[in-house]
Amino acid sequence: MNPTPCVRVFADTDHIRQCQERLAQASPALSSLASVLALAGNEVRLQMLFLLADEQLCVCDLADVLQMTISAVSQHLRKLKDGGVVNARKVGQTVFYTLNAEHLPVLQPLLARLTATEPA
Amino acid sequence: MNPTPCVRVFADTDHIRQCQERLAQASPALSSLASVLALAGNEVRLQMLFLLADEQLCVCDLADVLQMTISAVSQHLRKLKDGGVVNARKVGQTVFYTLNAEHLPVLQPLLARLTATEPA
DNA sequence: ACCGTACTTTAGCATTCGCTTAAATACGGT
DNA sequence: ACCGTATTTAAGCGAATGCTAAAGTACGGT
Repeated sequence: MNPTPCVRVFADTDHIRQCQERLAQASPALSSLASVLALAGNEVRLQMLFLLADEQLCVCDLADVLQMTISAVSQHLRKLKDGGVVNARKVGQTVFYTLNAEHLPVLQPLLARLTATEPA
Repeated sequence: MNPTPCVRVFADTDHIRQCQERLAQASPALSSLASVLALAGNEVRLQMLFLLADEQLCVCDLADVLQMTISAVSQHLRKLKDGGVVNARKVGQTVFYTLNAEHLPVLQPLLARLTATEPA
């Protein structure tokens, strides 16, 4: 159960506690950020987000562009929607997906790097 | 094999090709970004990066702070190192990890959000 | 009411992940 | 040379991931 405490001589207990403190404070934001990054950390989904940053697209469009099964695309979009990263807007029988404003502050700068003129 | 082409009436072939073009152009940067985000998209690893942004730490320190097995911590650090996200510097028998400059432009703004005074 | 299209959902399966445990490696002190 | 500490690595395992295939739902046109 105990994670084998580290037994080094100069384990600075205060320092450890201070780090834990900082973690605890950042905790809610951190786990929210982690889940967004986990979603964006999949190449297919990142491609989707990259495309959606430019214009809204329907499932069919994405399937065509990404050369993937409609089902596979739909399942990715579901994850993105569940994670609050994209919005779905239904028009007739087609569903248009757009980026959700909520996490744009995180995504925008990341996606911007993909259109940069210089590869840095 | 074929991903069941979408048969909708107004499939704008030119539009599809244009999207694919944009993807192809962003491709190298995109897959590099995706792999970094995949690494940072794990809560434990994001915590590590958050801590390392502030100061270099050894495996033992991280294990203490995160209350995890040394082995588990070491395996996460290996992934981060393989992904070029952190550097390892050996001093005696202890190994200090630091953030690698290469991907700082991506990580810095993300980590900065975790210390922001206002939760947005 | 029926059919076709756009999409979602389910089940199944191979692969990957993240952990534990245990053995291996590296280095310092005696 | 030997021991102890810091870390890595390997093997194994349950859980999560991402796909396919097939069935289900929603909406529009006739």
